[in-house]
Amino acid sequence: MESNDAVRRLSALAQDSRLAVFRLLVRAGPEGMAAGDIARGLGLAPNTLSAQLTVLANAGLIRSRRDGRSIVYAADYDAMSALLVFLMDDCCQGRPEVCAPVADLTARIACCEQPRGALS
Amino acid sequence: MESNDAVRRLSALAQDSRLAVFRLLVRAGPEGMAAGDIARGLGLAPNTLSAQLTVLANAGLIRSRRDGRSIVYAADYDAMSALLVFLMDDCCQGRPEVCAPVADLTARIACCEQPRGALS
DNA sequence: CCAACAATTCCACGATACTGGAAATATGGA
DNA sequence: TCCATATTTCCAGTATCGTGGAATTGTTGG
Repeated sequence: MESNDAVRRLSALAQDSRLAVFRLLVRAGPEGMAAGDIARGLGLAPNTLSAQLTVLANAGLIRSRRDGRSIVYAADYDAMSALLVFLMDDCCQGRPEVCAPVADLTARIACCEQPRGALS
Repeated sequence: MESNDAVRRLSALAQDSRLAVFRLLVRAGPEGMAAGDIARGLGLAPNTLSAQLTVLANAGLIRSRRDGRSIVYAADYDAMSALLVFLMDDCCQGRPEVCAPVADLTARIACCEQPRGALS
């Protein structure tokens, strides 16, 4: 991943409404949400939301597909992962203790792995 | 972590020079680097860099301490971890396959864990 | 074809951010 | 104390961004 792309993605997320949109889509999962539902859910004007969605899409953080009259947006998990790695790459060259806080929390992100859980 | 803080941190990182500074400090480790060395390393004017460092510090992403005539800056790994978790929280409620790309890459971030490595 | 609905594009205003010159503050050494 | 070094603060000019009203495109159903 290039630095320019990282800045574009970070800029896209560095705004109240867009961050809320992205986190909503992260929670919504791969099926995504229609633009109208996002607007209603977050209380945003349709045209304003449209501009924000364009920014997120240009950054590669979300994808869109048409479904009837609606356009459905979904988070791009691969793009987000690439950004996270870019940010923390080489965070500790040979010294495990440095990245410990990051490593600990990645376990929380990987919520569904449940390595010790008995679920499913 | 609050949404306002997340936006502040993302905004701080959403700029060429500041992103370069932060990544440089991530690589520099907990000992950090003097402001002058950062400026020379990245080819930035001292006053411009100072403004950028202030933004990163206000966002909580870096910390500073005085060492003689220099002021030494270091990345705050805990703050960064909190941001990463905030971004991807609840990324997959009960469906492990959704977060797989993220979970895979967290292994790359946790570079020093080397669970299968024989080093040290 | 026409009307209703969903979303986007166009446009302009107000606010915010990045940059660099010049001056100011703080530290260390003679 | 005086000077050089290291960094910050002040200030203003330029550029960019977020927002919302109005008009436009695309889709569905009668």
